[in-house]
Amino acid sequence: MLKSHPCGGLTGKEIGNQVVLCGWVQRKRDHGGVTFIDLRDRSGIVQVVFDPRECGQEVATLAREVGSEWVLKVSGVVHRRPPGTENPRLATGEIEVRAQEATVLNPASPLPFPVRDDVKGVDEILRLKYRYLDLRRPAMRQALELRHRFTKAVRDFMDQQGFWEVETPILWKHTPEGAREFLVPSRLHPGRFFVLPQSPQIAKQLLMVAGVEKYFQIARCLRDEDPRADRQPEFTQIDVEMSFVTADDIYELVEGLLSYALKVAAGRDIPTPFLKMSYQEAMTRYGSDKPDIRFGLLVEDVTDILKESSFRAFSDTVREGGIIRGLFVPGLETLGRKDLAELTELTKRAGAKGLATIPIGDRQQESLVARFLTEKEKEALASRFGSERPGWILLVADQADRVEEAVGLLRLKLARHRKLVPERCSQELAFLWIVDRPLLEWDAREERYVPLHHPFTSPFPEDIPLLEEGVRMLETGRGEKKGSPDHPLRRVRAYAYDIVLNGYEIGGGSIRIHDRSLQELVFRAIELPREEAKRKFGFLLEAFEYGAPPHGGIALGLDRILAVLCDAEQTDPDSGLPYLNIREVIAFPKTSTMADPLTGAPTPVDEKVLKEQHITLVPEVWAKVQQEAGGIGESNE
RNA sequence: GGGCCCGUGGUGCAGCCUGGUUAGCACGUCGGCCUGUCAAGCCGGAGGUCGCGGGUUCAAAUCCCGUCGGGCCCGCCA
Repeated sequence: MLKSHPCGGLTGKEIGNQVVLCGWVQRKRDHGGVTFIDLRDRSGIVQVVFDPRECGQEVATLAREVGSEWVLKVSGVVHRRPPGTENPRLATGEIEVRAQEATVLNPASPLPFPVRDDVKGVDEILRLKYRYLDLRRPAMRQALELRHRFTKAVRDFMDQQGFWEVETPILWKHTPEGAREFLVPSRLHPGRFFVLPQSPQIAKQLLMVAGVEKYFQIARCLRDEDPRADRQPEFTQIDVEMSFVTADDIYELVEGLLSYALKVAAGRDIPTPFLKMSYQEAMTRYGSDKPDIRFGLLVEDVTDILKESSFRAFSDTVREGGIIRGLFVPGLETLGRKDLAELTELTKRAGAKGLATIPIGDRQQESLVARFLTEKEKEALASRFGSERPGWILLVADQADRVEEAVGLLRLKLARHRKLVPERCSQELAFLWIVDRPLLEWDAREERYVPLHHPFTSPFPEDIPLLEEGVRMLETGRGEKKGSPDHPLRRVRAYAYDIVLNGYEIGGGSIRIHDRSLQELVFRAIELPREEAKRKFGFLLEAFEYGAPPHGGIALGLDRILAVLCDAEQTDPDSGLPYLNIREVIAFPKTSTMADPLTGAPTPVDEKVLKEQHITLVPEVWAKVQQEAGGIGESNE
């Protein structure tokens, strides 16, 4: 090694010791005589003092000539800083290194943007183009380090629990259901394609049939869907599958895993077991299938109170099968006219017709709705929300799904507006299991029931009779109409679970079907003909015929967990809604248009390469590629 | 596929609504001064076809249309 110590690791213990440091120039303070250089490596920063009386004129001159991010090798002696010059903001602020010699290992060009955490708002595309500079910032370096420590802890824990990490193929088979997949043309099999796996789901189930019993993998998943702030075309899952288990075993394992990894990697103590909440309760009380339970602001249903209201928007909605739900915000002064307008805007975003704002206490005249309500109705509302103090009741009346979404969004925005959650999202970690989701949902466009999770998810054992009844109705055309909200198939619960952290879905899984007749029943429920099932999943179904053990598992979204831990939450300035930017915890992420500004990918390829892969571009695309070719060539030099 | 928002020296922002001197500020950068700073300080300089194209106008960073790039969202993500 060219260096003897890490910059950030020097302490008072090294005082008097000769050290050799290598690192980057964070900052230089040139006083004409003495020059200070903050030297940074991945461990941190230490102040190096170049005093011509100690290091000689030549070295002092060299120190004055360096610029930001130059790479230096410095040898010197560790000294306690003179009294009064300590820097409490620096971990190494008690000491400094008095340089004796210095070498420039490499100079650096002026920077395209400052490599500093305290400069906010640098254009993200610029940061991505120079990702190697951006990653030098302490915050980014810490994210990389945390990611390493976390995955290391995951591997240690899973190993202790008897799990084997097994790698699964990256070149996989296309399956038409689920996420759109990235295609990989097969050169040796013209006209055929591999796909990149959207997850190792089927492979891990095959490993269960193979008798591995306890499998895990820190697995890359690839999905060719439109990205979002918390979705990348490639992302990482902690993928787990176990044989001979119930859901309780999975809960216990995951709670143990997360509490261990958080303790070891981040020094965080989190209480276990995690809270469990039914999907039903999440939707009705929180307006979300991934509730943030760090704050209250619970949703109340007031349909019964207002169904006869003289305010037509209420009574008409209820008559048409809609519902009325809302929230209570204490304090009339907390929401001004502008706030109320913004909240109304937000409800419209959910497709709801509007937001009724009812003041409790005075200021009755300011509310259009309040004038239509009787004293009795207002009293009933106030008592429903348990509001003894003045405040605002915010109500949405519409069809159930829109109301749920709208009040869910209101809850999130209000929590930020009223500062009910800490500024930094890592400060409080609220884990939650969501259970008892429906197995199937009605797809109005396809006119059939589709799995909410995937077709191998087991129904809740008690609900199997319901599933049988539903399939009977479906196939005989008798009983409840297909698609009706009361259809038995909609009431079948899945033996599945989702895990939520601070309002973000960080994972999900299920107990799988290992019984062939049950599997066929589910295929009938989703109207997947036997032939088609065979074509799509034939190899898995065949595997299940050779002694498949009961099994189940889960996949945890590593990027999202780390994004919460790294405070990569931002607030959308337009809507006031929070979102997670997982790009902050990925070393080389893609933009939200699925491009990589650093390498320029995706790029066109030579015609020769296309030909080898038996690919011909459609004429319009070919023309466009030709036209752009010059520009792309230039920008990549 | 659709909606909303953003684009001004290397970086971050102001100016735009209400068109009108040399487009302003901070950081960085370059030169000079300075021996204890740590966002060092002081003095001086360079650096902008206001993303691009078109239109309206005597006059466009500013208004209008288009386009490109970016961000967030809806659809999509079993």
